[in-house]
Amino acid sequence: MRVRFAPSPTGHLHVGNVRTALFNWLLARGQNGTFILRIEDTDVERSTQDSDAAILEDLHWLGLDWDEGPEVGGAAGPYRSSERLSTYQSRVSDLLEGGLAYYCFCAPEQLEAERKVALANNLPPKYSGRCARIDPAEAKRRMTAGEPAAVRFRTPQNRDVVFQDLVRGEIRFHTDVIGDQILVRSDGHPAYNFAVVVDDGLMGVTHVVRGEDHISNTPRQILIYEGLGLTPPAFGHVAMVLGPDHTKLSKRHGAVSVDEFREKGYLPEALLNYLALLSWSPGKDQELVPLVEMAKRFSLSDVGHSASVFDEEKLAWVNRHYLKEADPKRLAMLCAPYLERAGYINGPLSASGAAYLGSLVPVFNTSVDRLDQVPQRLRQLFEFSAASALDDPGIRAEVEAGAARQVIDALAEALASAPRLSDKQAFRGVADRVKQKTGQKGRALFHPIRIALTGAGDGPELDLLVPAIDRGADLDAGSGVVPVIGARERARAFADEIK
RNA sequence: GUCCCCAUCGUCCAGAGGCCUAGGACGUGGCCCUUUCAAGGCCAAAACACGGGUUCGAAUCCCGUUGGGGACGCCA
Repeated sequence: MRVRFAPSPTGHLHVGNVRTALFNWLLARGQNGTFILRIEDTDVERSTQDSDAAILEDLHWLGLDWDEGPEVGGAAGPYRSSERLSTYQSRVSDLLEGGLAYYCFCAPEQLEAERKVALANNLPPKYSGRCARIDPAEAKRRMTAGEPAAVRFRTPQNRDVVFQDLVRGEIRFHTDVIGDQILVRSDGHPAYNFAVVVDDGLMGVTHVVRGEDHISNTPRQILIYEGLGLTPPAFGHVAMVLGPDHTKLSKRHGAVSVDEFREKGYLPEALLNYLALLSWSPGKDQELVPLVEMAKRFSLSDVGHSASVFDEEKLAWVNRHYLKEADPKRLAMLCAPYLERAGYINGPLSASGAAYLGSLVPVFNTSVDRLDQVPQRLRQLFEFSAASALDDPGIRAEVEAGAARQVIDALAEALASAPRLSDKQAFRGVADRVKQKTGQKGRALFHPIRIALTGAGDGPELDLLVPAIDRGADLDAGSGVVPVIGARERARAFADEIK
């Protein structure tokens, strides 16, 4: 089995395309097949090097590795259509010589006008065939005279083109609805339907799995395969990915490209796992399944036929799952850029700085959807001001109610003589002393402590947060992490502020 | 307009004639847990588009209607 993913480098990789790439990858990995990456840069106007590079980078990030294609090479290369021009040329001259294709001299403006008229008259807009009857010798003469010409395929009339779609079953088209398609544009570049057939055919692709929007291209391509004397591969068309309003997912729906999801702090394994759940299911009541396991279970015949709506909330849920499972060292490194942007990291991380970040993972990894929310969740670590906390009327009121002041005073006192609270036990010990001294317990004890130590009424668990504060306060100057004010200093400042 | 595809909770999937009083997940609501916000646990509300067939029996098969989507380019 040889499958391929053939994006055109005209923008960022869209999640809909990623889903298609994933299905191809799953198929290849599950059946010991070959996954080919081919860059379809036939449109010189719109293709860019940047997009080309971005697509490769996105696929690397996702971990969808290819067996043949750019960077890795392969026997069927080259793997960019811009490098295969001579192949297309020789194939098109075969077609021209066999009378299966002809030169077309129609001006684009004229064709455009004709199409509008057809549409306005409720007729299928298809090429009139005006140039189909020009004598080949005459055409050659006009060509050599310098007249610009495209090459069109002579579509056989009055027959059906039938194929067995791997996901949908038999699909049938009548050739009357298919006009004579452009094979080569007047600028010499191949048109998509031609390039794709030549490439898939010559690369020995056995299964073409692509989006539903290509269904109507399939009979056109099958006709070209026949003209070229090549055996068509099997085709499978997967349904579209839609936005919440049930139209094709696009930028106006928010984030749609891989780089945007990476930027927001989704893990690649989460994005892929979520995408696999669109139009497919790994099995009885299971949704969170590792990729390798999915590959074992994946089958095109199990893929659904109807379009699905992309739901970022569910993606977030999948992401939370993988955030809990991820290695802390990896997460620490992944969230560093976000912390840096927030100003919580101000230089290269030393070993102790990196270790500190790693120790912070349990503080946020069960309570955050994405990595870009980490700085917000950790802000109490790096931002503390008793004075500005007390500007908040709610905080002020809480501090002045009941025995809060006594608790805070006792806390400041207990902390003054205590060493840094490097773990949960140490913090509990101090809390116990405050409890003995004030007779407060439960919320009446812990809420004032939380306020005095964090400046806020809510936030991460104190058992985790307080030791994190004091470990941060112990960090040396060159750690790369912004200085953290210790618990002792925080309690003192708060006690003084409310005197 | 023409051609093609599709149709189960708000959303994603399960269901391949009796196992369906339609199952799971996200989200939503409630309860529990809890020193806060989360997380976690439990419970609940929530769907077979409609109309005809076929059959002893249909969410499942057939036809039609309606609705949605896609394609119709010298874009891919």
